Amino acid sequence: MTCVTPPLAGRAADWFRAQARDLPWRRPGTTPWGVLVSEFMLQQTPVARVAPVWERWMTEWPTPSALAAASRADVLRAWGKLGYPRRAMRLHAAAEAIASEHGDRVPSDVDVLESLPGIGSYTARAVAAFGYGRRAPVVDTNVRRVVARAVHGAGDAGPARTKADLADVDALLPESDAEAAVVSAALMELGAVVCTARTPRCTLCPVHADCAWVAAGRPEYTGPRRPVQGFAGTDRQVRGRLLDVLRAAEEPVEKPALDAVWSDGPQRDRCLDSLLVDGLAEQTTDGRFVLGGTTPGARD
DNA sequence: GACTCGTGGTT
DNA sequence: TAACCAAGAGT
Repeated sequence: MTCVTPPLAGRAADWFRAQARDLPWRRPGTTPWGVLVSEFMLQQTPVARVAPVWERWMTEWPTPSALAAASRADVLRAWGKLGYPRRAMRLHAAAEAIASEHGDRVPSDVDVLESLPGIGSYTARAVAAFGYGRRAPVVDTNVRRVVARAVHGAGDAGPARTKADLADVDALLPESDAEAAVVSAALMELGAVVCTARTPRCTLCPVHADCAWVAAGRPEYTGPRRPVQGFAGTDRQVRGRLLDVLRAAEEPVEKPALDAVWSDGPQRDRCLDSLLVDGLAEQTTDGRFVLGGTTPGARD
C-alpha cells in the first residue's frame, strides 16, 4: 500500500530540512543524553537562555553516570538562572536512575522514559523522536498552536486536551520513523519561528496553502485564556532570591543573610522551608544554609 | 482540572 | 510599562 505524507507534514519537513535553526543540540553527534538534557532545560525556558548552559553542561557531564556522580550543589550552580531549579534536581535523579537501572543508556521507549523523574508526555516523546529518530507524536505548546491553526482553523490552541492533542499530531505523522521524527521537529520549529503566538509570519509559512486558519480568514481566538501567572510577591520570587544567595555563596550562609532578601518574615521562612523540603537547600549541623543536599557525589 | 514552580526578554 | 510569553511536570 502507498502511504503518502500529508501535504502539510511534507511541506513542513522540507522547510525544516532547508532552514532549521542551527541549535547546539541539533548538531550531528548529539547523543540521546544530550537531547534529554536539552529537553529538560527547554521546559518553559527560551532557547536563547538554554544554549550556553547546555554547552557547558555537556562538556562537564557527557553521560548520565557523569551527572549522577556530581553533587546537587554543583548541579544547581551549573543550572544557573534557567529557572525552575527543581528541574535540575529531577534531571539529576533521572540520570541516577538511567545510570543504575538502564546501563547508563537513555531509554528509547516512551513508557519507560515517562517513568523517570521529570519526564512527562512531551519530554518522553521528544527524546524518542529527536534522540532516537522514532515516530512519536510530540505535543508541546508550539505544536498545539500549529495544529489548532493549520488543522482546525482556530486562532489559537484552547486548553490542553491531552488524548485528542496526541491523536491530532499522530494523524499528521508519516509511517516512517525517520520521516516522522523530522515532521515532529518541523512542527515545533514552525510554531517557534513562524506560527508564533502573538504575530504569526504567515507570509513566510511553508504550509500557508494548507492552513485552515488562513483559509478561514485568520479568525481571532475567542476561547478561554489561561491567566498569566504573576510573579512579583509570590513564593516563586522569594525562593528565587533565597536560592540566588545560596548559589553565589562559597561558604555556608548565616540566616541573617537570607533574611535580608525579603521583608515578610513568615513568607520568607515558609519559602526557605520549602527549599529544604525540595532538596534545593540544606541546613548544616551548625545551623547555616547551603545549596543542594547530600548526595553520593558530594565531597568535603 | 487548577495550581505551583523561576527568570528575563519582547511588545 | 505592564503584560505577555517561553520545547512542561508534579501534585
